[in-house]
Amino acid sequence: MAPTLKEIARRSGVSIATVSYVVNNGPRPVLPATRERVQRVIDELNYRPNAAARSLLKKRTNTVGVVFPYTAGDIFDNAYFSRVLSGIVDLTTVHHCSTMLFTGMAWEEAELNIPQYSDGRCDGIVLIAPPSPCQLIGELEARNVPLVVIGTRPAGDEWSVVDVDNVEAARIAVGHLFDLGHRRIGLIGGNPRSTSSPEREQGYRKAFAERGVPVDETLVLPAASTLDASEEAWTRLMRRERDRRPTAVFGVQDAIGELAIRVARSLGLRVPEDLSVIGFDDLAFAATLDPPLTTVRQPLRHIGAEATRLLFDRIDGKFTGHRQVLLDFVLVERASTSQPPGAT
Amino acid sequence: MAPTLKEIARRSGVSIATVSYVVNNGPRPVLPATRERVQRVIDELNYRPNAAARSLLKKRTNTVGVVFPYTAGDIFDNAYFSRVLSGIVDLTTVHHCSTMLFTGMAWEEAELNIPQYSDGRCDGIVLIAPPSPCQLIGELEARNVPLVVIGTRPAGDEWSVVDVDNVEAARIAVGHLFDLGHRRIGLIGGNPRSTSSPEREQGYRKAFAERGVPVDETLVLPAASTLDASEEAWTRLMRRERDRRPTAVFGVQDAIGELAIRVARSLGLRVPEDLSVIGFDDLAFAATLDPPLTTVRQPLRHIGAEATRLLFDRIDGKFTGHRQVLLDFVLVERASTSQPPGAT
DNA sequence: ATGCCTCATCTAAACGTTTAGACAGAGCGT
DNA sequence: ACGCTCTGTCTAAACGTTTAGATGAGGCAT
Repeated sequence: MAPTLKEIARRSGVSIATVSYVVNNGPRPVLPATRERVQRVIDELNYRPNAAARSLLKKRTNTVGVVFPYTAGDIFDNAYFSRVLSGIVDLTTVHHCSTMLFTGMAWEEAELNIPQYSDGRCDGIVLIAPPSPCQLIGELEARNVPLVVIGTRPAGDEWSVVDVDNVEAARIAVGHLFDLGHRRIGLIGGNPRSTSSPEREQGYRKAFAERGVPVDETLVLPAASTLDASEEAWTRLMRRERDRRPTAVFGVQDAIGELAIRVARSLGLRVPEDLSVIGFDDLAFAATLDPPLTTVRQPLRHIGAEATRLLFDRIDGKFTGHRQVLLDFVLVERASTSQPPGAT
Repeated sequence: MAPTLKEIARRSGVSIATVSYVVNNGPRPVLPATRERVQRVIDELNYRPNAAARSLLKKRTNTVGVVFPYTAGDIFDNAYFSRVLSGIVDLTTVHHCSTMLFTGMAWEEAELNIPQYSDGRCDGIVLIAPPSPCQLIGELEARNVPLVVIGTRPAGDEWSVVDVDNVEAARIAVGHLFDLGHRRIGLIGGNPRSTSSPEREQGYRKAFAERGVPVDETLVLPAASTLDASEEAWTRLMRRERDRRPTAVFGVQDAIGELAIRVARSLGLRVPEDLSVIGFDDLAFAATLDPPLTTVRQPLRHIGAEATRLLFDRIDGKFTGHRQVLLDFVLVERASTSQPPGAT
């Protein structure tokens, strides 16, 4: 159906090689007269070189794969994914490449689909926030598929990663609560399979340590498997009498900050007068909460773009092995934090 | 690097054809003993058939392209796109296909990139809400690329489309305002390059016509190129004295409904007591506006899924020519609408 | 005229699959 | 013993490109 090189060659009375030279502007010179004659036929038949044939030969597809499994609901309700993807698309477009989406399944299923990722359909893969440990990473690395991971850092140097420094960001966030005068600062963990949650807890502890204040372990709620479980545990904590309950809380994700606000409200407490709340990520909804949530802004779009840049460098052989890139975060102060109750 | 059929064949002492039969479970039988011997080598070397070579031969890539150009900012801030895409991904995943994203550029640029869409990289294309007229559609149809358009209906039968019945939906929405007792009902148009905006205006007029009420043309604001322009025009209208200004308004998109609420507020008017507002789309933010916006819900995710189903049918040759699918909408009543002021 | 270089073009192999057709051996009825 | 059908496997062509090497025609210095 679609015209091929051969057809163009036949119609313009040259060999397919010459047509190829015209199409690609090289690598050999073509006589202007010939070029024009061939080009006319190309235009006439609306010829486009076939992508599959090309990549078969060049071993390059000009396609970047993005893997972000999810279990249920609208993927793109997940603002984290959306913004990161946005950054990825920006950069692939700049490189005249396309973006291939592998999503719409759970991680377990994604791991079964490894063939898809490593059958030469893509030149490389960006993996968004995989759980840790993640079999998929190992398999891709083993098959030597160029890979950059976002948001999940290895213990050592097992893969390339782009992320913010979660420990440091959490340290700053909790430090900010200290600076406001808080001492009974709680922590609510997030997804137990992510690496960022424990990293943020580590930053929380660091903030205490550098001030010589011991952590009150009863105020630290570990990562729970569901938000509901966290909500229940936190509610119990907030039911303590006034001088024993936390005056501030660090939720390791914005959704957890929102949860803390909701709990406070349901107990008749005011935010920030009775409880200061700080979140993490600065997704779009954080600014529209009531009160607007103080949070750590991750440059998500930039993270996506940077991961893609790294991936292209890896694909182009500009480096081998692994690289780790940590991007800057910003503490965004909004109305959900203030001095603790009873401060002058 | 990666092992090939040939390598597997060599190592297991059979021909590449036999290996192929093993890999694909057919189309010819293989002796169990042979099969097992070959399979062992395959597993050992972690062999995966090369996608490019396969699609070169089969003329099938198992990939669906999604085109949604945008001009600036985060694409995925666009909730419309996000939800539709979500539906598309759902269905391609079910079909064991992947989704290729063509976005991150403006329409003008997208039209220049036609090669990308029609060089056999994808088996078909879903085009999301293109402007009308749209050169890209013509080119793709001319090159016989399977195509389904979302949200932009042709005058006749020039392309396949999935959408809601905008005329009918608008008629119901405006009819609802009539039923509440409103008569001075304004309309604010949307993007002038979309087909849905004029369709919704048509439904607005139909609601008037079937009640024998003439449309007050001074209350109809045509589609403007910027939201600011609409805002200004609408503000002028709302500055009229009480018994001449509209008591209700139909904004052809949620963002326009939001605008109407904002204008009312800035003029010291209450919604819905002084002005009822109705929007269109029911994007996520509509429910969280103050007051929550009454609007027409489009089943966006379903639209995406349905378009993809149609595309697969077209690709599989289950039909030729074009099809039009109109999906059901729902009028979602929230707090932004009520009886007009002065009603008993 | 000869040899040599350059330039434009052509020929043909290669990329990694799928699959139609050829082929050989086994089983079976006569 | 012969021919026939099956069955399992092999050979080789084809898909549509890119590109290294061969070829041949001029131009130029000798």
